[in-house]
Amino acid sequence: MIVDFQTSLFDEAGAETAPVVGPLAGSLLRHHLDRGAWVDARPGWVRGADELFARLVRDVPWYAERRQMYDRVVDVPRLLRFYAAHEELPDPLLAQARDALSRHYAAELGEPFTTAGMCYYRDGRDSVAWHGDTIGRSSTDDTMVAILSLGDTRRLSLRPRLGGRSIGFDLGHGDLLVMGGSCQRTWEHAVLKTSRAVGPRISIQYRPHDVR
DNA sequence: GGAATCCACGGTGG
DNA sequence: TCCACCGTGGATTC
Repeated sequence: MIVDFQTSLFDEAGAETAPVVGPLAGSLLRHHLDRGAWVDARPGWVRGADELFARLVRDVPWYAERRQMYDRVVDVPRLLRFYAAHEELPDPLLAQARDALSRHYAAELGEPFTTAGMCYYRDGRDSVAWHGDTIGRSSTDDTMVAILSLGDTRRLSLRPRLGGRSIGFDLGHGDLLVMGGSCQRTWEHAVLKTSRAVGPRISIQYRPHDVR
């Protein structure tokens, strides 16, 4: 089997601590949901990312948004940072991961991943409500979102838009999850609040378009 | 009985 | 003009 293993960012002397993306071909587990949606899971795709995670927490210029919700203004329950196609990502590994994903999904996606949206979930009170990432309201085009998860494990829940049982993927340190097919149109996803004690987690969402 | 799920609320922006 | 979007908290269900 030919794998698209990427070269380490470090030389052999630093190999133990260098973050590294593993192969994709042959290691992705595809879950076929109904209505033409699918999810690829690749636990442990990135290894050796402890220091990278700490650096992202510290150095990314996180943005705390506030939103008017009915009769009050609330904090968006997570920190954000959006990298447009032309912006340099805060670590070479994140660009390496994006490019590896673009190559692997080139045939299905038809275009490369270009943007990276990052979310920082500080603890179990941070969350994102049910939503789908549709491109334009009237569009029937399907898109793809690749999520790289770093830090503490959080559950990504998915449920059919028209109702039905939800399913969950526990995303841990270095795990990759890709949503494709009709997933953004016919399903929605969320990271729900939890009363469990959970530490910080960063998710990096790669998309082919400037959708936040 | 604790946790998961449901639901109503309305200003905003595409 | 129109309508999907989204976070909270209380109610309801599991």
